[in-house]
Order: sequence, then C-alpha cells, then structure tokens
Amino acid sequence: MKPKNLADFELLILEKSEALKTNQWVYQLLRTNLLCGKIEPGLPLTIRGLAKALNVSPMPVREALHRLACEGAVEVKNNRRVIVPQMTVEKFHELCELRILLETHAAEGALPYIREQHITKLQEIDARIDSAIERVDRVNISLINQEFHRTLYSANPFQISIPLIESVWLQLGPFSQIAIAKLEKIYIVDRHVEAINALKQRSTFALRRAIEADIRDGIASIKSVEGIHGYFEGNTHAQSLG
Amino acid sequence: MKPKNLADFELLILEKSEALKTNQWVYQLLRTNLLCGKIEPGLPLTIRGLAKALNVSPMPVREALHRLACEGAVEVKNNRRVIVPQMTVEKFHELCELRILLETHAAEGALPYIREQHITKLQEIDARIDSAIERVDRVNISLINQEFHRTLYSANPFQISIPLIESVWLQLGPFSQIAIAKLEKIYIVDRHVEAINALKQRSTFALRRAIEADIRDGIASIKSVEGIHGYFEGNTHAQSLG
DNA sequence: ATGATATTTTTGTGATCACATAATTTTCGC
DNA sequence: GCGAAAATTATGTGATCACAAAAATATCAT
Repeated sequence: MKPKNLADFELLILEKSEALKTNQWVYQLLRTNLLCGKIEPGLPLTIRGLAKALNVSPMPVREALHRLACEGAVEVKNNRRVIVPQMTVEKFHELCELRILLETHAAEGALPYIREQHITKLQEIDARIDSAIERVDRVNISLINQEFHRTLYSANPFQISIPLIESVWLQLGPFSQIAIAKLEKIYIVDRHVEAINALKQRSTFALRRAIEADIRDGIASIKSVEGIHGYFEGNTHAQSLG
Repeated sequence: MKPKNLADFELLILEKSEALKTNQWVYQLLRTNLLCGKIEPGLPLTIRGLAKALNVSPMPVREALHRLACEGAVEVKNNRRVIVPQMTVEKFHELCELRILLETHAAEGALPYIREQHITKLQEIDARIDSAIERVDRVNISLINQEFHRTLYSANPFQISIPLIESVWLQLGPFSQIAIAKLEKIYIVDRHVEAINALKQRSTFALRRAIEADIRDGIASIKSVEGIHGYFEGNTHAQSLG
C-alpha cells in the first residue's frame, strides 16, 4: 500500500546534538531522508505536516524546504505544493552527464593540492565503503561514497564547484536509492583504487578516467535493475535509457 | 566615502506588480542589485535593515537572503552575518572555467532542439544588446546578455543546468559589474553572431567555440580594467590573473 | 447516482513577538 | 588616556497568529 500522507512515512531521525540549530537539524534530516529515497516522489510535503512529525515549529521546516527547493531536491509546483520531483529518462541522462562534467573537472582541479595525508584519508574512506558493501548497507554505501568524492575535490582550497555537485547528487540521489534498493547483490569495481593510484602518479588523465568510470559504473548498476523503467515518470516500460 | 550601513546604499527599486508575491519581489530586487554590483562586498546585510529600506516585514527578506545564500550570491559568516563575498583571483579564475564548462555543455545540449523561431528570438535579443552597448547602459548589457545565453540553453526542453549556470553568474556578476563600471569604452566582438551562425549550420564545434570565445572576451575585458587588482581581496596589485 | 456548487479544512505567506547571542557602546579602574 | 569589563543595542532564530488561496469534503439539483 502506498503511503497517503506524511504520517505514513518512516523518516530516519538523526539525533539532534546540542550545538546544532533546529533549522540545520531539520535541513540535514530531510536531506538525508531524500537522499535515501525515503520519501515517495509526487507526494506533497507540507510544512505543518513535517513540523508535527518532527515535533518542531513550522518555521525551521519552512526554511529547510525552501533551501531544498533551491538546491533542486524538491520541487515547488504552481499550486505551491512541494513534492519530490519525478525522474524522467532525459533528466536522468542529463544529470549523469553533469556529474561527469563537474566531477572530472573538480578532480583535476584538486590534483595539484593532493598530499600524502589526503591519500591516507581517501584510503580510509574507501575501506569504510568496502565495509558498507559487505554489510549490504545501501544507504551508507551511497553516503560514504559521496564523502569520498567530496574529500577528493575539497583538497583544492579554492574549490567552488562542490555546491553545484551536491545539487546534482541531491537530484539524482532519491531515484538512485529507490532503484538500487532492488538490487540483490551489489557489485562494485573499485574505481576508487584506480583514482587513488592516479593521484599517486599525479596523472590528470588517469584521474579523470577513474572518476568518469566510477560514475558510469554507478549508472550502469542502476540501469541493470530489473523493471527500472517503471520508476520513470510516464514510462512503465520500453523507453530506452539512452 | 564608503557607505557604512544599508541606508547609504541607493538600491535599484523594481516596482512591485500586483501578481508578484512579496517574497519574490524582494528576492528579485536583491538579486538584481547584487548583479549590478550596487552592494559593497564585505558590508553586512541585515534582515531588519533591508526590511526597513524596502518597507516590508522582515519575513520575506529573511527568505530572500537565505535563498541568495544558497545560490552563493551572498555569504553567511560564522557570526551569522550576511555579506557579499569578496572576490579572489583564484575564485574568479575558477568561476570563469565553470562558466565555460557548463555553458558549452548546455549550448551543445540545446543545439538539436534549435528551430527557426529560436534563431529569430536570439537575433532580436542580440540587437537589443547592441542597442544597450550604444547607450553604454552597462547594467542592461549584462542583463540582456544573460537573457541571450538563457534563451539559447532553454531551447533544450530537458535542460537542467540553467540553475547551476545562474548560480555561477550570481557569484561572478557583482564583481564583473564593479570592474566594468571602470571601462571607458565598451568594445565587444559580437560572438553572438558567430554562435547564431553555428546554430544555423548545426555545428556543435563552432557553437562551443563561439560560446567559449564569448565568455573569454568578457573575462578579457574585465582583466583589461586599469587597476583591477585592487578589487581582489588582499591583492592591491601585482598578483597575476592567471 | 452523478456532476456542479457551496462549505469546510488545510496550507503557504506575511506579520509580530520572545529569546539567546553577537556587536556596540559605555563605564570604570589604573 | 587607555584598555578591560559591563551594560546596552542590534540581530538571527523560533514560535504563534491572521489571512488569502487552494484542496478536500459536503450539499444539492437533476
């Protein structure tokens, strides 16, 4: 049975640490839930409904929803209803291309600033991904994978494309999670090792190739999901994924 | 004499049409003023100050500032003060590279959808740019130029990179305007004609080249401004623009 | 029964207030 | 005079209320 209103969702609740302001807590909570695909696309998210569910005043929810709309994570319709946008084949394709475009660029820009400590950190993160894969912990595979990419690109102290990249992740994330949840076995060629080797060799070309391959692998695994077409808006089957 | 508080700024006031909601009016007003470089970088923008200046309640201003922060147009400091970010040489360089990366991609994606009507529209916009150049109307040169690019990229009905591109414009805009205001004579090689010709020939290569050249021309004209180095944070002179 | 209309409820927006915290000014010791 | 500390002011955040518009529900004519 499909959930009909917010009360039927089981939101992941992150505990609210003392220092964290309410608005940020709500924002990160909603963001995480969106990235995990916990919220059904098309279903309206209401300020008061979420406020009640999270036991906060409507104000921080209002702020968080506006920010998420600005980042493309949710869509404000003409009737001012807020929903998780449906995915279309074309949008999916374009978002993937944007990921490759922006992230290969960001990786290249980070390369000159990579030091030994960055490589150590990346290897540590990669180990945590392997661990998450072993536990078949789909949510953390995705979250830690993002941490890997973010850490790499952040090596560049003059980095400014990360917000753009995160916006693309947010638009792609909910759909990916829904699709991947269907995967029985998760098999990932470890492109991260290739990327780390490219960093050690300081090879721009190898680095770009590793990042692009990593992204394309993810896309391929999504495309491999049985019955994936049903998740695209208005395409229950038969349309090519391009 | 530098303005010390908001009251000393002369904000461009757009008239508020009946249909426009207050929050959107405030957002667009602030956005336009930022793009025109009307607001001194580094000076704190306060919710109550702007609300009083615009004669609205603090609420819509609060919303607009949050959105602009999300788009990178303003920066929220640790002390929760909101300012127009300073430009640095490295940031400027990176923003320009991002423009080229995203916009050549967007142009290429639009090409297959270009019809005669699009070309007509683009020519009309280009004529308005020429007119603005003749009038030495710097603000409109910039605004109409953006309209040209937006119109081109929007031909692709599955376009999703425009919000990302607009975010880059917003981060680049204030600085560009401040710099360009110093230019005695505005001379622009009309790369738009080259772009339109590329569209007619349906040449991806020529189109990408025209868009990149258009962007690089703009950068070059900014770099040509006498004493431009003084506008970069902490670099009164001598640092290369790369 | 059914489709149009009227009523009720829900929702987003804007306004105002309380409160904690950051910035500013004043006070005070020396 | 001058710097540290205290008092004051300004500011962002969160909460609550009023209001108009939209959605959902109820009513009614046929």
